[in-house]
Amino acid sequence: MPELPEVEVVRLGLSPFLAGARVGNVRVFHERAVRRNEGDFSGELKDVEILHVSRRGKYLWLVTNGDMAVVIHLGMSGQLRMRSAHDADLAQFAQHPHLRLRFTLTDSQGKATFLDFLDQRTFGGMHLSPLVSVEGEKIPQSILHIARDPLDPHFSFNPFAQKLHRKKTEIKRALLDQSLISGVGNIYADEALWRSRVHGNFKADQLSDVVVEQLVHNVKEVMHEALEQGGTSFDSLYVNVNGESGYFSRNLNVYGRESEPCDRCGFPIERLKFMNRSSFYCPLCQSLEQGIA
DNA sequence: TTTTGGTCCTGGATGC
DNA sequence: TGCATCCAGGACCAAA
Repeated sequence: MPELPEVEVVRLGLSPFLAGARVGNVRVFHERAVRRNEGDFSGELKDVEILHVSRRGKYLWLVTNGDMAVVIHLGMSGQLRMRSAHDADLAQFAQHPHLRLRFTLTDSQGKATFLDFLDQRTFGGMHLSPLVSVEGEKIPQSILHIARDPLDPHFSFNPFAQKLHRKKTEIKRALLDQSLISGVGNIYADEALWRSRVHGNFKADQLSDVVVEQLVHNVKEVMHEALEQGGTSFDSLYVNVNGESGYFSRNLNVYGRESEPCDRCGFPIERLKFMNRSSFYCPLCQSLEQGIA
């Protein structure tokens, strides 16, 4: 499931192919992939030039020469794959059951390339949004509500901590709230909470500054480590632009490890149902009494 | 205004 | 073997 490190791996993979590329046509195979658009998605992109690829949290966007952005969210199972006109399986790939959208492009060298969007569970998609200037940056209007992510050089601890201290909800839910801090999903929230010895059900407004600072540090740390290993892949649902998996799943301490011994204390990892999804934690290291220190 | 829980969606895994 | 059910979870929305 793509969270911030996986999306950043995709952005890094796309950038050299897409910078300076011109859109020929866009073929939509599944309407859900463009469901957030009101206008003609394909028509508005005809002959548009892509300048570069940006990211905030789990959102990617292609900046075009018309001060417009193609905003992309991978959802749970979205994949972006670059293909050249010489790929032997290009035609066969067009029959792929999960292919939702295909860009035909001419890259900066004048060569034909293809950008495919595959999405098994169709939670992902893309839409057009005008770019607006905020704090000296150009951001798609549709994602102005998305907070800066912890790897953003302009991410600032104090505004996040102040907003967090006003939240009367559980810390895990707050970490997943993209308007507070973006890019954190279920996997990295569980991992950062384990590293911080904080139970996900602990109330956000009762955490001390010291613990919040440690938590932010651990969110950054786990994301940097995942990024270095190409992201987390459990199955074929997350791959980079070349179709390769990441290796960080081998380093997870709690996520997906129910009943296995905690790497720190040996107590069996437990699983809780939380917000219609699973939370993994160590009941000994992450008791509800911890978090105030 | 804030919190909370339901819904969307597909396909693999599991149980009967 | 075949069918039904469960499960995964990010974003959004509506009810409380």
